Amino acid sequence: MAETFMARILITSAIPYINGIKHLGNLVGSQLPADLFARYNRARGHEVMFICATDEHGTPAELAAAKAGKPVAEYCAEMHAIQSDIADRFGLSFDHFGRSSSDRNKALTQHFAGQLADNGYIAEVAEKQVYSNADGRFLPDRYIEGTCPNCGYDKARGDQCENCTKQLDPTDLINPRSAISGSTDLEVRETKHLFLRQSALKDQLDAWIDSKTDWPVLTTSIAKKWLHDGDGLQDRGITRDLDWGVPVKRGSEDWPGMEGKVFYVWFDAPIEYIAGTAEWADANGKSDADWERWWRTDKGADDVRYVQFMGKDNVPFHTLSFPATIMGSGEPWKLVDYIKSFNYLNYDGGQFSTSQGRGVFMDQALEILPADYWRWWLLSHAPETSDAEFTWENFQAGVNKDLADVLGNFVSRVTKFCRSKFGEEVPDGGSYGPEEQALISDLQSRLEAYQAHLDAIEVRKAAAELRAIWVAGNEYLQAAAPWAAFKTDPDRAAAIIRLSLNLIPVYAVLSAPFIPDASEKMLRAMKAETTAWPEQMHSALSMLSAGHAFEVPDNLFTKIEDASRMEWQERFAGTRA
RNA sequence: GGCGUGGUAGCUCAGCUGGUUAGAGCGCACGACUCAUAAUCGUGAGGUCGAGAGUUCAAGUCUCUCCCACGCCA
Repeated sequence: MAETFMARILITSAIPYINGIKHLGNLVGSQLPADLFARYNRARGHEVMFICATDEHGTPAELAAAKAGKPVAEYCAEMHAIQSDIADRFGLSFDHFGRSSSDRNKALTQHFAGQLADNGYIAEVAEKQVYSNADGRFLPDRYIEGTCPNCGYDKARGDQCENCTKQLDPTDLINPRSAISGSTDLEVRETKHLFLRQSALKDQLDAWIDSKTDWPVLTTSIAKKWLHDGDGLQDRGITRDLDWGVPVKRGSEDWPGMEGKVFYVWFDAPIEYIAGTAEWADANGKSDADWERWWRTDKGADDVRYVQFMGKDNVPFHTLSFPATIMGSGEPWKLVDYIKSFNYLNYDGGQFSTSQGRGVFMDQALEILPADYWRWWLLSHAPETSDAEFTWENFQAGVNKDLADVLGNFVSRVTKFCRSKFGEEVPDGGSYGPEEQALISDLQSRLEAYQAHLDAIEVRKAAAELRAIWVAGNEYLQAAAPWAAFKTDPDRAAAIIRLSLNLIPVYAVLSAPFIPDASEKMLRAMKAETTAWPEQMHSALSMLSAGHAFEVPDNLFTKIEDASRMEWQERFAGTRA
């Protein structure tokens, strides 16, 4: 064993909204790279806590439930089960996939609000808002329509007229009506809301962001912009007049004047990272101390490295709002150490669109190909530095070349050659010479580069290095040419094949964070006893000794035919069925 | 309109604090090999690094202006 330093790593992925199945752009922007990082760190022997959840509160969930003709709680429970199942089939190895509607999150959200209020970071603001008697609810700006007083456009929204772009106040509208029911039975009522005084924490946040010199520019530039743009960081409302959400309470106490209100979804959603860890403890018969050691720096979390994954649209909440909640609480909660943010993945020249059903959604992806194919392509093309582009041609080429030709075919040619010349066991005879030493040394340096990229969460670079590691096997085999050696010097061929067979379990372990299912098949075929990470190539490549039995596996990957590609291209171009 | 991020070979992308003939993979051409999923390996042809100006002994890499794409905000 080399170094045995064991770190503790807390990983969270931005939590997907509950209404509906996410598309591949959502997947590659948070959950998938988070899973890569979690799997890699577990493989290196670190202690990992990987948490995700569904984000269930807010108006869209209510509307989606209404559309489905179900009570919102029932709708959310069903959708959570569906999303959980799909995540599982994609190999997303969450330690827990929680729900922001959990009791744990309710209690924690109320707790944070109480702490913030005690510390003076909550302001109560009275505002006038439009109330719809027919709908029995307040109408947020965009749920009111009417005639624009400026240009006469009759479908102006409460916040802005789309026709003349003039900003409006809902009370400016002529003949206002509810966008939900169309009712004109509206009245202006005074209502009170809570605001998180982010502006009071601005300097603290600014200094904190400044201290994060190793963060991606995408992350810090967005944070800086919100901190300094215009009048600087603004206070934000954290409550809404809705039914579905965390009831507003000050800790466990009622909050006078806030009866019937709930916390706004952006306030309670990130708290679910903590609550989700508590849910993990509950689900696994653990104690509070077991989850608190990940989150409370006074209870063991001071040596935890906390890494968040998210798309760029989520950066403001994670660099400012959620940290403001943590800082303002005055309690020793763990702040994020590193934020890995992603740009968007575009689909065939346009955007993935949930509303238009454009692109490939997670369930559809698994209908047509195994998870590994998607995982590999998406991760090796992750939109790290700029928006990236999914095209079916690129996808087909990447999968066929990298997975089928380079990796899959390597396993195939080595195992089949061995079976035909030596039988299905690792052959004896010969010894490793200069060519073998050169390969081992090359792989050792590539291994170190691969690890460095994964440690730095450089996803695409890690994928490229992994691919180079696969290619090294083919290069070696081509140069060593055991099929030629076998005719004149069978012992030499045996040595070459012995090393080549040993490459397979090493490839399996190194590739597992990207393509866990194929890795599993490789290990099973080779009947490998250990799945330990190959810290040293020299020893890792002699794990399978002469006489070790194996089986020739079925082809690991099937190539994508042109006909299939064109069929899918057609199928996913338009509207989701 | 303001802000942000990009604009590097046909395609997808690397290029840190400026320094020899600008890199990788795919695709393409040619060659080698024949164990393997018509797979693999090698060689090569492709770029005035969005445009223009400036700083410098030296700029893809810094400054300014402009153009384009995408995104956010208003």
